[in-house]
Amino acid sequence: MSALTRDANPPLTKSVEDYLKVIYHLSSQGGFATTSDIAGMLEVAPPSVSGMVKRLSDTGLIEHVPYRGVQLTAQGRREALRMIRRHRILELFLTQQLGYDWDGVHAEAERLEHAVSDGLIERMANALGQPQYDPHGDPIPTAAGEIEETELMPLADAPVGAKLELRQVGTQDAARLRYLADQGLTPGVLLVVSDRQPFNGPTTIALAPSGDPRIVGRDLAQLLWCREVPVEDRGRPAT
Amino acid sequence: MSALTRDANPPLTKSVEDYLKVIYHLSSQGGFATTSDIAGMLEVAPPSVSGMVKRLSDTGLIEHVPYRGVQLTAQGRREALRMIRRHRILELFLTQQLGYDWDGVHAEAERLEHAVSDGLIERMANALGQPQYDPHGDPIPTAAGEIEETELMPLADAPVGAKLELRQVGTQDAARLRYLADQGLTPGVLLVVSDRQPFNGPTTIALAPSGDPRIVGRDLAQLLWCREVPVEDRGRPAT
DNA sequence: TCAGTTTATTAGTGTAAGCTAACACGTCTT
DNA sequence: AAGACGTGTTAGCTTACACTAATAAACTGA
Repeated sequence: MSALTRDANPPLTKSVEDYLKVIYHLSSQGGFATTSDIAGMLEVAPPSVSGMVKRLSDTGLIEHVPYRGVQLTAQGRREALRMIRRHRILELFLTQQLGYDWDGVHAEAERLEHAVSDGLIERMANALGQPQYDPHGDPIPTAAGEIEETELMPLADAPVGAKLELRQVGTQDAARLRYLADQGLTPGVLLVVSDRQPFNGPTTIALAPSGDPRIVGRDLAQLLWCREVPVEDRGRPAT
Repeated sequence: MSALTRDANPPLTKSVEDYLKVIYHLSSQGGFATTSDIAGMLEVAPPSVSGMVKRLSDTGLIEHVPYRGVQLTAQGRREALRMIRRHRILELFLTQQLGYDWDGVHAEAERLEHAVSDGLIERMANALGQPQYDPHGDPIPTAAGEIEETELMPLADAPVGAKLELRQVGTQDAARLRYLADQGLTPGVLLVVSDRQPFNGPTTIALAPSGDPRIVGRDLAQLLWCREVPVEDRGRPAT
């Protein structure tokens, strides 16, 4: 050992932060994040993931079951949520204070989230009034590491006639986001599923209360996460 | 060679950006930046500098005369000024839009300057009204890479009776900056040198037109860069 | 001018993180 | 139950950038 005592809590590197974030996303609906899924999301080769997995489980951020996958430990989850908070606050700040479009913020936030201090994030959060959702409708974890768990369903799964509020848009793809914004499909809008044709085909929806109908392909409808409109909200203008 | 053609213009790394910045500062008043000065400013060991100097001159960003020092090439100077623009715009944005004190912005800007895109910097610059000076009074290079060269003298060198405008504060030390702000010694204030005692001793100045006298030690006075007040500005309120 | 000091460079090592090629494990199918 | 295939892991290499120890060049003072 070259140094007498190896640094007990070295600061997380940019790479580590990225790995924790994608492992969080991949393992959020249950189970394990697999090596190849991680590799796919980070656009690195699978052996690179194996190497990092070794380091992350050595430092206690993840739990690794060989040939099965990884899960975050409590500490890993804390760090992941911290990064997600940073990312989402940054996205909101860039759109609200600096005129970014919701399809352009992702890349910028992706780089900034590794460089900002916690203090700066909290200043931004204050300037934005301690917001709960980012521009895509995703919930922003609190500084304490709590995140809202909502029961949402993809528009693709909603029955004809359902009245829904669009809550989250599950993509960061700029072209798709631009298209959705054009169609008025942004978090908060009220929707009525008016038709679905032929079998498992495109979904026709109407913007409620009085908007024009839209036709959305099945793949897109899979990305539009909605909740049923609570009775007391029906027909009220957005506050 | 593993790749057929090695990437002709790889993006600058954070380290490279830092080296270019300090070489710019060290060589701005004439000559060469020496290995040990660079090492001192970056807080790395001299051999690390030798290694980096090799790489930087291989890629044409600096000119190296062994055992003498280095200078920026035109391209290196462009990159250095780009980083300085980023840094100073960030400092101004953080102080003006997010309530940072002028003694706290430096560290934050230091990390952010490597992560922001040029587009974000220009948005910030617009939000700030295309400013010319950062919170410490240092000129902000233009996006095209021009920087204002001003003739300033340290307060320490000013004769008794001189009427001066404080233009720049040549330190990033938080404690000193806090002290100066307390004393009302920020860029733009008008000063009159009222005394200097005994020989080469502390400088007594008065805040013009009617302020209280301040006593400033010689070391501090060395950091307060002033210009003589042009006649047409005398006594006019700051615009 | 020459020895001694200061400063710069070279040599060799370490760590983080990527890669390709080769090998191992699990699962799925017949 | 046995291959065959896909996915995961190991081995070994590369680049960027730091470090220490050893060496070389340049300066300086008697």
